[in-house]
Amino acid sequence: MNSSDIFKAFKLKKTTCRKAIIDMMLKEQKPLSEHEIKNQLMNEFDRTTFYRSFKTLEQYKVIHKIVLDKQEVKYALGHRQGQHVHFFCNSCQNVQCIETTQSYSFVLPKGYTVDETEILIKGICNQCRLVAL
Amino acid sequence: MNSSDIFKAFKLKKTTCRKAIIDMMLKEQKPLSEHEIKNQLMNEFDRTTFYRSFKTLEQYKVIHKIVLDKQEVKYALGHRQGQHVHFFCNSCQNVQCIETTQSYSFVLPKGYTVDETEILIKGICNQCRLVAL
DNA sequence: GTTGCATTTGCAACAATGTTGCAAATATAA
DNA sequence: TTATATTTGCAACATTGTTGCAAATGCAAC
Repeated sequence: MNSSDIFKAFKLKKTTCRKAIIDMMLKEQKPLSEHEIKNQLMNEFDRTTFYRSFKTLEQYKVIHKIVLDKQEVKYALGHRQGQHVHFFCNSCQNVQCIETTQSYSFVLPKGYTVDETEILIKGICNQCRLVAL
Repeated sequence: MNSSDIFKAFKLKKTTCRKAIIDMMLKEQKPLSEHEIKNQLMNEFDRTTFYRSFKTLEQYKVIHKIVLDKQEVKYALGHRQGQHVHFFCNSCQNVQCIETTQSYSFVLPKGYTVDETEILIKGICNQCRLVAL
């Protein structure tokens, strides 16, 4: 999977700035914040260009948002589907999309209906736990 | 429950700006975003003062954050405890803290441990559902 | 009530962040 | 290679948030 495939799949022009964003996300293999990406690309591109490219990728759902605590928002490639579980490691601060076939249901007041569920779990990932031992 | 009780309980000075924030939250009886509160109080107080007062209330956990999608963050009085479920109504855009005795557990990869869970459910609240009928 | 003191407030100046219009550059399809 | 719609970079601007500091305020002790 490279950026060209993505641009074809979404029928988007492969511009240098968009490509730089996608490439960085493909390379890092973990959700990144807009800032993390922006700071890397600030030398290469104009602020305006970055904002516009990033917004486009979000609009077309090439990337999806993961909302964490403390104003921190990360982005991952692909689009969210159905019930989505994200894991935030309090130690390494990394975020993961947890794939699960499990479907969770919640107790709600009478008459409430559910469209979408977002679950954020904070804890310690296996790698950090092993390091701590 | 009035603002004076809150200031006593948290051993915070009852300043005019802090009081205005608390009073607004008590009156509205639903989580509000920092913007919603700020805009209301902009005429009355300096921007700086508002930011500082708001930050203090958050620091002392007089209010707690509810992170929604699209950069939208709301705040509710009181502090979050244990597993917390928030409900966002896609129709009226209001947020509620759902009180539940239920404890939910999630399937995670091997070795992962959980500290805290944040659950955001988006759907239609009972009131909006009834209106739609 | 008055006083004293730590805290908070408002202001000015500034820094950072994001937005808009527009001309030049670029991507893609013909 | 050309034509055309889209994207880019720039300048100017708007908004948002931060800092230092003097004046005002809250509150506790008297």
